[in-house]
Amino acid sequence: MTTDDGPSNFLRELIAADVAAGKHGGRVVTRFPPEPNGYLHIGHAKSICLNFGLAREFGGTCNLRFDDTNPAREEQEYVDAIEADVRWLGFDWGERKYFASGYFDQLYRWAVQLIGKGLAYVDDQTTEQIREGRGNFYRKGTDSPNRDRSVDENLELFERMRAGEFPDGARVLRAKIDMSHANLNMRDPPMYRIKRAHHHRTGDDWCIYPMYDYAHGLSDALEGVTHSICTLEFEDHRLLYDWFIEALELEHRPQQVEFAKLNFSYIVLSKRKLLELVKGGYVNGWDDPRMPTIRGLRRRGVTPEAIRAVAERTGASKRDGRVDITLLEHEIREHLNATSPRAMAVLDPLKLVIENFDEHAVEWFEAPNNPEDPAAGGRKVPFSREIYIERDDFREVAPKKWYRFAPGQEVRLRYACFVRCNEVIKDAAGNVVELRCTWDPASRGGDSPDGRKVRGTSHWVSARHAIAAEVRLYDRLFSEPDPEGIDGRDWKEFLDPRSIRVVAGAMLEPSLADVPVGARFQFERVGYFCADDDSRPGHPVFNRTIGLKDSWAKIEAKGG
RNA sequence: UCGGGGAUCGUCUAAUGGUAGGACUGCGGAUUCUGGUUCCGCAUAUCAAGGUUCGAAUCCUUGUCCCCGAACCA
Repeated sequence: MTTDDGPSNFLRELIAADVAAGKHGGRVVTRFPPEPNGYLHIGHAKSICLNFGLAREFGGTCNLRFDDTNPAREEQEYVDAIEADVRWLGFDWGERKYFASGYFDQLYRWAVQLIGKGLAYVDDQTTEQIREGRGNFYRKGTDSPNRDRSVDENLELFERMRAGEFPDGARVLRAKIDMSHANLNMRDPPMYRIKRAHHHRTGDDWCIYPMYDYAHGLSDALEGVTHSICTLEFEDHRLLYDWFIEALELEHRPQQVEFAKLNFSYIVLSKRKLLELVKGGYVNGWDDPRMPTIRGLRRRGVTPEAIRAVAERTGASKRDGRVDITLLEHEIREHLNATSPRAMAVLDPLKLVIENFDEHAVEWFEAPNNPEDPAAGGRKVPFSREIYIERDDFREVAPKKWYRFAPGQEVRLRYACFVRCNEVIKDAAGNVVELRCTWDPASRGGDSPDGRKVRGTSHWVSARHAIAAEVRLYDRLFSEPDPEGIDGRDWKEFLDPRSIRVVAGAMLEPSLADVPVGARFQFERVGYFCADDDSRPGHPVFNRTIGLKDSWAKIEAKGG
């Protein structure tokens, strides 16, 4: 089955079947449940697209719920950043912003209820003793000596835990399930721990906090979530997820469904490694344009449309894999090609003097803003006797199939005219410093009335009108597709120093002088660029989002 | 030695007993005032071995390989 929303996948089919069967009254409610302890990255984007996308597709709703049950690592700053990132991606949770911490009272009452049913108990053992008692994959666990405490004693102890009568870590509330269960999550998992830490929302109201396994499913139930979509590593937890809901005899039963998280070649996504990149100074912060964070991608110039397209194209399944980064790159180009205004910018300027062009004259040539989009209009670009062209567009000795500048070869200056290179000027060291050319005034506008063809077209900037700019050329952060998977080598060894190259003296056409931060352009024949936060009036800084495909580079690389 | 998942082109993903399809990548070619875009074409896959069936990626059996799990993290 294929729809406008993309190809079929097991989540879509499962939800469609539930809706068709009238489960939950045919309603669909999902949620995106980040822990506010870090910045969102492209892996989260996948989950966001899935949860919000599926809800929208089935006429349901998606909640934004912060899973803030561990005050030691969560902060308001992250809540704000996450909200901004989800919005930027194009999703809206309406009034449905929730916090697990908003359910602390209810969760506490339910815990008391479970104690009353003999399904939870307070354990005085140390962390080490509990770990020891849990056993391991091959050895069954053993019951805690506190396992058979009376309901009354448990009630009293739990109340005193809440009241702050015991030091941190002294006791935990445990679900009473089965210490010999093959699934370790079922061996009397902790529900509450004592932890005196200031919570970003509840302040110092609590000194006990619920664990993920206890809080998550019940929060889902409270919100009427129908499909609780999470990643594969929680498959083992589903049994526990269901157990709490069952034990409390809750009427609404959300269903946990797991999918394989999104990962890419040439990228690392683990929170720990991302943090290491930032803390270790390997990148310039969480919003470094080489980071796979939403903020990094945004600063790089990537569009939310491209990210959503990747999420859609990669579907959903239970096989863990690694998507080829070229798919992301393709979607970025795809969207930017359709939407970016064009401009001319010379990254590595080589002066070109048109000897038969009046020294004081200026011609203004009309250039379309986007050949892909006539509605984008056009602009005038100034042309004068001295211009800059890309140094790499000139070869003193033309290789085979070389259409660009070379002695005696005629080339088109885009939207301007034909010029022919007559002479190459070098400095004492033999470096080419200037090209002397003549133009054909009849080719004004870019075509010759006699119909003669030129194969090469180059971009250019009038020297007198050029704006100097800094351009940051970003590339893949790693030199290896799987930096984490190379035998016996640290992933940081594959950080690619060429992932950023700063060009100080780029020359831009004057229309680019004062462009708002975040504005995206295609620099013709070069790539897609985005005005960086560091731009100053009259002195823009541009980030390269992604280069244009370069088939000449391929020909040349093949030894042509 | 345990439990839970998963194996389809190089990569991601469809096909739910009836022609193994799509996308990205790669390689050709056409068009082009971006060696871009667009268009056309080519190449490449069912983990293995048995079995059931007129017919198997799909069902059965036996293997093999990969991922996750032993926080008072989420």
